[in-house]
Amino acid sequence: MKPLTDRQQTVLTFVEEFCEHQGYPPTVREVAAAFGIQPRAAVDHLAALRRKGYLHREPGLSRGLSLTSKSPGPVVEVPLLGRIAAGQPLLASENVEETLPLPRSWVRGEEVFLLKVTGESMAPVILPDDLVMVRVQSRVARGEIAVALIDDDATLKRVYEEAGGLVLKGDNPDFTPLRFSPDEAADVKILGKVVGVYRNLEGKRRG
Amino acid sequence: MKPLTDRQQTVLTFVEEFCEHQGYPPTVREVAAAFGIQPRAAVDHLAALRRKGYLHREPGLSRGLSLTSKSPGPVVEVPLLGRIAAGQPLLASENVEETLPLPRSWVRGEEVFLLKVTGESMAPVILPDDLVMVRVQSRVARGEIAVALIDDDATLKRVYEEAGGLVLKGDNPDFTPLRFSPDEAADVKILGKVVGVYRNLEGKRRG
DNA sequence: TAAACTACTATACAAAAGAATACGTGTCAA
DNA sequence: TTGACACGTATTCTTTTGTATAGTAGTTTA
Repeated sequence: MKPLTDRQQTVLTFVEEFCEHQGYPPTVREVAAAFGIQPRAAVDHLAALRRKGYLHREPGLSRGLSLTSKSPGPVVEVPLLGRIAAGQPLLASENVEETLPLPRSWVRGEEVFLLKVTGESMAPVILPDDLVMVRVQSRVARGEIAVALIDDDATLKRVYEEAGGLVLKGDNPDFTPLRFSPDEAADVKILGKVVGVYRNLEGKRRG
Repeated sequence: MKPLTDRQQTVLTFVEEFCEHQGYPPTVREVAAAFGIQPRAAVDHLAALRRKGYLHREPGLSRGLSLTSKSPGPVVEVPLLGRIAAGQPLLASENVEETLPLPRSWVRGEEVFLLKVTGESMAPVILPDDLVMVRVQSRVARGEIAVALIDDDATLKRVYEEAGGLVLKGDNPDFTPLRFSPDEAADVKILGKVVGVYRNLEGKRRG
C-alpha cells in the first residue's frame, strides 16, 4: 500500500481510534475539529487516504467512511456459558453470560463455547477461574479432557471408556476417579472436548 | 438483558449486519427503508433497543448508533513476537510475526505482546507451545512471572529481587535457579510481566 | 378495565453534514 | 518556470438526517 505522509498517518490513526471508541466513524467536520482545521482540509486528507487505499468513502453519506486496511482480524464470537443445564439447548441465549471475540485460529470447530472452571479436580493443568474452550461433540478419544454432564452437574474430567464401563478421572490425585458401570454410563453425557485453556495471571498468589 | 420482541430482534440483526458489511452504522432512514416503514417507526424500534440495552444512541448525531451487547465486541490487536532481541524497539514490526485480535477484557495494560513458550522451565503452569501474554513493565513484584532478557535470550522465570542480588527461578524443580550478584543483575532486563496464558489442547498426548 | 407497551402512517422542521466555490502557500520534479 | 501535489482558510449551498407533532390499532399487563 502506498506510503502515507506523517499528517495523513495521524489522521488515519485518529479515524481508527474514533471508530474503536465510538463504534461509528467520524464525520468530516469531526476530523476537522480534532485537528483544528477546516472541513475542506479534512476532506483533502480523507481523499488522500482513500486514494491510497486506506479507507473507503461512500459519497454523500454522512459518516459513510469505512476502514479497509487495518481490518479487525478474523474473529469469532464465542459464547461464555454461565451455567449448564440438562435442558437441551446448550447454547440457548439464557445460558450465555457474555460472548468473547476470539481469533478464528483459536476456534477449532463449528460449535464451541467457553466455560469458567470452578473445581480443582483438573489441577495443575486446569485451575479454578480458568476459561476453557469446549468443542461440542458427544465422544472424545481415550484420555482426553471433556466436559461431562452428570445429573445437571457439569464437570471437567479425562474420559476413559472401557469394557468395564466409563471412568472419569481428574488430573489432581486428591480426587478419586468416578467409575460408572455400562448401565450407569447412560446418565453421563459428554458435552464436548476441551480444546483450549486461558488463564489470567493478574493478581493471583499461585499460578 | 431484557428480552426482545421478534420485530425488535430482526431490527437488531439488521443493524448488526449493516455494521459488519458497511463498516458504519445505518441511519434511521436506512433502517426504515430496509423494512419498508416510516422513519418514525424505525425510531421507535431503535428507542426500544436502546431502552433494553442492546445499543447506544448519540442524540442528534447522524449514524450516532453503536452496538453495545453483541456486535464484534471490543477487540485489541495484540502482536505475537517471533523473537526478542536486545535492540531497543521491542514491538518493532520486524519482530511481529502476526497480530491476534483478543477481547479487550483480556488485555490488561497499554503495551502488551504475546510470546510462544519454548522451554519447560515453568512447567507445569506454563508449557512449551503455550502462548503467554506479557505486559511491558520493567519491574515486577516478588515471585511474579516475568520475561527476562539475558544476553539476547528471553526466558520466562519468577523474579526475586533480594539484597544479595537477583534470582530467576522456574517452577520446574528440574531447573536450577539463576542467581545474579547486584553487579551481574545489570545484564538482566525485565521486559514485562506475564499476565495470561493460553494453551491449545488439541492434538496433545498429555496436558 | 385502565394503563402501558408495541407497531405503525403522515407531515414537517431544524440541525448536521457533505460538497462546492474561491483563494493562498510551499515543495518538488520535468 | 510551470504545473502537479499536499496542505490550508473562509464561506456558502444543498442534501441528509434526527426529531417532533398528531394520530391509529392491536396486545399485554397491573
